[in-house]
Amino acid sequence: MPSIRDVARLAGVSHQTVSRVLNEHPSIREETKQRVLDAIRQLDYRPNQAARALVTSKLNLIGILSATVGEFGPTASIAAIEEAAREEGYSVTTLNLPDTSPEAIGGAVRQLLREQVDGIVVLAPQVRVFHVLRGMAIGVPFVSLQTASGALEESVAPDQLEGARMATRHLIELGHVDILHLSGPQDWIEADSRMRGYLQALRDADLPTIPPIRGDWTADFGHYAGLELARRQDFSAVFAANDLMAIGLMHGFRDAGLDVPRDVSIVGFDDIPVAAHVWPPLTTVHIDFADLGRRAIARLLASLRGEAPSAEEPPAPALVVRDSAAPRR
Amino acid sequence: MPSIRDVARLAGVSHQTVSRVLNEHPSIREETKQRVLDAIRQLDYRPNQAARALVTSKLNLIGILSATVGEFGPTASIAAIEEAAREEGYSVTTLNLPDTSPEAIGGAVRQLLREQVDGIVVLAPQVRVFHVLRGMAIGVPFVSLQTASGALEESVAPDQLEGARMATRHLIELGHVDILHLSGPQDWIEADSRMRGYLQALRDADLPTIPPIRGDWTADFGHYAGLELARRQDFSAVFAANDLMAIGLMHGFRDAGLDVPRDVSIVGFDDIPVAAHVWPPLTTVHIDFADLGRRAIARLLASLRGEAPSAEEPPAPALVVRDSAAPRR
DNA sequence: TTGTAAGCGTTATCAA
DNA sequence: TTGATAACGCTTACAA
Repeated sequence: MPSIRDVARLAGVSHQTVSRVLNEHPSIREETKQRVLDAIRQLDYRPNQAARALVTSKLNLIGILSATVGEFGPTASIAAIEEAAREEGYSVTTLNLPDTSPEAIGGAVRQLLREQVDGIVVLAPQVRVFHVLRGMAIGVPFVSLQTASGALEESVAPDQLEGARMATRHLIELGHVDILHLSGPQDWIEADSRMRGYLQALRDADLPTIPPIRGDWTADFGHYAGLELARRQDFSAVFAANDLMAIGLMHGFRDAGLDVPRDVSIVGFDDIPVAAHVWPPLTTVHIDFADLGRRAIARLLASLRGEAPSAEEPPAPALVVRDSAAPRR
Repeated sequence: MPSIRDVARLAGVSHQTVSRVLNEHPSIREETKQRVLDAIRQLDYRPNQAARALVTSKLNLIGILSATVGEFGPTASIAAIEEAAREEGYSVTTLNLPDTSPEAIGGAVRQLLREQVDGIVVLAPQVRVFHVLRGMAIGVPFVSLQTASGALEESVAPDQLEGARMATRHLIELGHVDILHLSGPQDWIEADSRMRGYLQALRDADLPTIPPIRGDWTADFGHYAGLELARRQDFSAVFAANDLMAIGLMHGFRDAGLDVPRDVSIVGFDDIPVAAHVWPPLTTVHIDFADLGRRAIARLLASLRGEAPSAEEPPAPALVVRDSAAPRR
């Protein structure tokens, strides 16, 4: 591995001059610069990041702390985060939390810190993760893709509550009165917002609220719930907290001999890529996960540079009307 | 940020002794060790990775080079890779290729090298990526999750060809004779293996082979293909190269008034989480993507340590029979 | 515009 | 079992 001194020797200058070329220092003679550049190319020299990081105490590294289980949304956001960060000259390291115990979270943050990250993006939608995070003196800026109630300052969450209201209102406008909610697991921020949106919409319409069913985000659970729910016929519509559960739910209803949307209307949330193609095509709420990721990076880099975060609005959710919800008969 | 010298001062030893404790050097008095450990805890000292990397010229960093578009399979593998690598004390940096031009690939590898990765895991299933990789003197070990024909030595690919044969054979055993293949895009290794498996199964059964249709992995394309195919009624079964296209295909057929599996049988590939819940439940080929990722890391670390790679078999694909394929009427 | 010297925080080497 | 000293490859200051 050639070092900066090898380049200097070949170009006939001091290693300091090479450093200046590398860092685009203004005062350097064009000809010298070219000589150095040539030498760099000739030796296939690459600056040693470790040495650079040692002296500047900056690695230009962003850590992603994720506690999601490989679902579509977070994955799409992570890809966007990674791309946006690299565009700005940062590299990215990802750390998936195997579980969300306080110890695991603390350990993960410490690990990221040990790796000298300059900032952290958190995709850890469990409320308890936020408690732990808030209790830690992290020492580097961080941004979250979710908002806990009474939130941390830095987050770029979309308005999930509003999305859930839109979904529920859609069912109300179709004439449904007895609307169930299949929610996400306790302790999940998203599950909570979506449930609150549902409850709000019902209250606004002076409709009875029925205690939500706690699911676990999986299609398997949706299927199970569909089978169970088919027995009680006290509802005509369900708002599922995500598409996977909605699809499982349709499966369960189908197995029980119920037709969607003739007998039951369903609305999902997320707009995953298959949503438009399942039978019946799923009415759902679209979230722009990639955009979310990009905003997170913009926000993080702003605070890394000491700029004020732009007061941009988070991306708005949008209702996508397909065929799984129909007027009440 | 406390340094090793601060710890040394507090513990009343030399910084070298602290270093020994850190690196679990055998000859150190237990009592001294405890004093140092206490000091470390007291100061919340964390070793500076950059300094360590500078002197050892090892960062314990693994790079993931990915050129996939956020599909289920690669994503699951990446999560597993990340976890396995961290367990072994390596951190992980991910780099998504925006496009697969030779320049982009070369740039990405150089970028990873500049970040001082000790090894690279490649999830870049396009044939051309392999050409570029092979032409580069990379200088660090790397492992691929795909096998190009006439392959690179290091890969942990599952036997996709065999999976495709199983899928096709299943249709043949159901009595189908005119079996179509909806393949993945040209230049994709997976697309190629799956297509070859399909062709082989047909040949083995002395059945006519029909030129495959080139898709792009998306459900949208599957939908379009279903609409088009519905016009020509010269087949009774389709083997789709992935589940997303299979689901889109079912949608297209449905729109055209064809019933699956009554009029057409369909088999997919991947076994994505919704496969069991769509209508009709999708017969498909299951691949253990997480296992694949873990093997990739095992392999990479073995060559990093100079060990011989274990001659383990790649994970075997498994046919999952559900309802989208039925006996030919 | 260029060069020289010092130091970043760690590990490796040698000596005690 | 411990300590002193010299790197590692770079950037920052200061001097020429």
